[in-house]
Amino acid sequence: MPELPEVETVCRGLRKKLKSQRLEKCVLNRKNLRFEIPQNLPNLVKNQHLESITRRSKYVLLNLQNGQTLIIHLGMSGRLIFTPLLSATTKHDHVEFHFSKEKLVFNDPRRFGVVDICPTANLPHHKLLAFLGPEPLEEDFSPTYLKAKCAGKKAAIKNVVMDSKTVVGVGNIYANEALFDAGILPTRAAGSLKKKEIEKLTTAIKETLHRAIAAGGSSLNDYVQTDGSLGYFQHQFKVYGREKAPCTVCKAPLQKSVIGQRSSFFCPNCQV
DNA sequence: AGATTCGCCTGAGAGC
DNA sequence: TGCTCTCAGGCGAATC
Repeated sequence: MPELPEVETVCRGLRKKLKSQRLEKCVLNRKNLRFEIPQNLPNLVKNQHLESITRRSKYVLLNLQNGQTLIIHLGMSGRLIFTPLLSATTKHDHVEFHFSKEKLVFNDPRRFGVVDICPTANLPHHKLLAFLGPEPLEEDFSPTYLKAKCAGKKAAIKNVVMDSKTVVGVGNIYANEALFDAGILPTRAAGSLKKKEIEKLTTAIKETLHRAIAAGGSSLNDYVQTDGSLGYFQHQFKVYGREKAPCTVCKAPLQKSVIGQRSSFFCPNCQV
């Protein structure tokens, strides 16, 4: 399940491979994913050089020479994989981007992903990008900012941190891990967090994401890098998926509960 | 308006 | 073996 570190890893893989390459053509093998894929997309991208590859939240942005930007979201199970131009289409290969030496295939069994196109100048107004909060690894995601966002909120801090209007890119896995590192129970009302706790949480989110990016992301079920290799941050999980296993700090059995319909893992001893 | 729930999807794994 | 059931979850939309 791609979260920010996985998407960042994918972007880095794309940059390495696609530096100043030309997108020769795009093939749509189906007309919709989570949303409908614009039918004129292949025409808009044909024979365009890639100016740059950027990321906003979990969206991969391929900026083209002609002022258009391809928007790709991996959803739950999406993959972007390089394969030889002549290799056969496999199940769930929904969109193919053909370059001179190989093709980049968007494969997504659950089809929660997105492929869209938008004039680069209009990106800030795109419906999927317009209302996003700050990037977690940027300066504007600060304790001061998070404190203001949490003020007066009764919702669980875990839900607030996973809300893309608060901060983008923090999914279930990294929310669990960051809350553990910060020593805060996921169920705590956001507005009840003290200044010190907000500071710890802000730091924990940034550090967790940095460590995960350094490990190439986490490979659970679906995620792989663009060359098919696995991320390995999942071996560093302290709480996620470790129900009843001993806490890495105090050895107490970790607990699992459902918060906002998401599995949440925590240490009842270390987190308050 | 803030908080919560729903719905889109398929594959993996459990249980029978 | 093969069926059915449950679960996983990003995130916009709908509802409370």
